[in-house]
Amino acid sequence: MTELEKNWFEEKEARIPHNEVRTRFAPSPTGYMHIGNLRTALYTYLIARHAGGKFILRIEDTDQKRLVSDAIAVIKRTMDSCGLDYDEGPDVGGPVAPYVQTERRDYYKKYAELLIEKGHAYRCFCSEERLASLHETDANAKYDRHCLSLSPEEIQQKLDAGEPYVIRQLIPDGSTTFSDQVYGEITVDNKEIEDQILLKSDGLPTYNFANVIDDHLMGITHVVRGSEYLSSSPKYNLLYEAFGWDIPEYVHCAPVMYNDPATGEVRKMSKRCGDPSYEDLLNQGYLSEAVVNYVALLGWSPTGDIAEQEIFSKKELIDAFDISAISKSPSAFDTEKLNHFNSIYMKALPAEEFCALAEPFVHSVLPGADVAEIAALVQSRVTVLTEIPDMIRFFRELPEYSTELFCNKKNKLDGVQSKKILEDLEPMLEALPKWDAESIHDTIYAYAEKLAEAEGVKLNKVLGRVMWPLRIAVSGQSVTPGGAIEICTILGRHESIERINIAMGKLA
RNA sequence: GGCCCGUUGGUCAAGCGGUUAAGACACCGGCCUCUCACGCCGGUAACACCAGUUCGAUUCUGGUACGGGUCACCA
Repeated sequence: MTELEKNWFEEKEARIPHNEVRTRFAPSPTGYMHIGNLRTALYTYLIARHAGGKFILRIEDTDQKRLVSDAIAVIKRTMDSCGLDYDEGPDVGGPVAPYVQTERRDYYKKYAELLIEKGHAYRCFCSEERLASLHETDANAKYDRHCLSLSPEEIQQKLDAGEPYVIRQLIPDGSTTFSDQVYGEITVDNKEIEDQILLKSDGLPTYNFANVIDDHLMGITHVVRGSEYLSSSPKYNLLYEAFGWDIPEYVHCAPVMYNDPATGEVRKMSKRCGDPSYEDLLNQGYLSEAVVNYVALLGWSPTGDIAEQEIFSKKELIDAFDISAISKSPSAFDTEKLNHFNSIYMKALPAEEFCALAEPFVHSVLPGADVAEIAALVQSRVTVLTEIPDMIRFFRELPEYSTELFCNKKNKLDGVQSKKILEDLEPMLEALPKWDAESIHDTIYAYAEKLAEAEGVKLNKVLGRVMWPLRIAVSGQSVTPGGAIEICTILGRHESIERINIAMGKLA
């Protein structure tokens, strides 16, 4: 190693921050946030924030075939939207920049070569055809170390001839034990591990290698990732040991399954099966906070005196989050339960805020409507914003309906009685000097009271019998946001009376 | 197939050797109510199986079954 090279390594090492918890979210730039990714990102974030440490965004774009052009912007937007603010990253910089792997390509090459010098890696000139033929004879075959026996002269000769090569990790004999914060200690026989490729023939690192280099150089203390990486963790340890570096804490998270409401099938959540992504959920009318809250509880649960709490603000999540309470077993994303969380968040929204969110949905059906008025009716009954249009469509247009709706056994109603009530009500309403909720209310109650008196029963015994036919007449459906009075108020006198007349006609 | 991991009601899950085995969603009743909803009250429902350790296993150990992951010049 030349003096110059030595200085280069020393400078990189000197930049590594110590004495703080540092975690990183390291997505591939596909521009798409799986629910599993979101959860990993969230846990990674919470670990850092809980410890008062740093949360870092790193872009893993070493796979040239899958590059997406404005991926960083997409990822940044998603992180923003989820409330996952990061301290260091591609656009904000930081002490261990750059934060994009393709901008660090010379790092990996230098460290791979350092590993060769240390005797823990070697160049491999085998063609892809040769490797493929190895697998043809035995599908489970590991690399046969064909190039390990190359003499220095042979290697130099091939290098001079410009032959492409990869750099492979030399896995030692014995066994490797690693420790995971979620799964505990796991030991594997090194015979199970292949001399994996560290540096590809295009000069870029493989994921496993880039991760170790970057995590070390960025001072990452907790490596949080999906449990699909559990099997490759021994390789990581071997790499850290080969360099003589400290091994970070591992936090592996079990996958998120999907409970398909259509088929009842439970499978790993995936885009290919059409399972919703974070953005899909937002488009379906879910609130970001509700999704984040729900996802946090998918594989983690609070302990101690808040063990029964389910609604958490981001701040509360940060305070409560504890690695040891992460679950080992996969959990299923359940849309029903998310609905429950979402409706809680909907109800908790300040009226103005809910109005603002509901506006496009209200106006899509009722262009000129008073959003506040409609929103007030809808807020407590909506689980997802996108159901608003169907809920309020009857205001614009009286739906086709059957006179069956006028029959209601709880209120002892049939068509004949309903018709009678509407006939009584119609002239009173039409004659009202002022059309507002109060006047309508008073008129109807006065009528109901008279009825009750005539029958010698309490008011509430007849109230339902009066309200039911009116509500059906003005809405044309059995389930409505709001009661008869509220609906009449919004519809206005003309439309209300007309609908009552239509109903009487139907009942004739 | 080899290796690794997991398994408490339909779902999310608490539990960390002795419990009437929490709680939440969904579901079913009831109350409230100008409908539905909200809210409130109540109910149905679980430790995969078999051995072992132990005075005692949901909890510890081993095996079986089932499920997941991994075995790429993808991450």
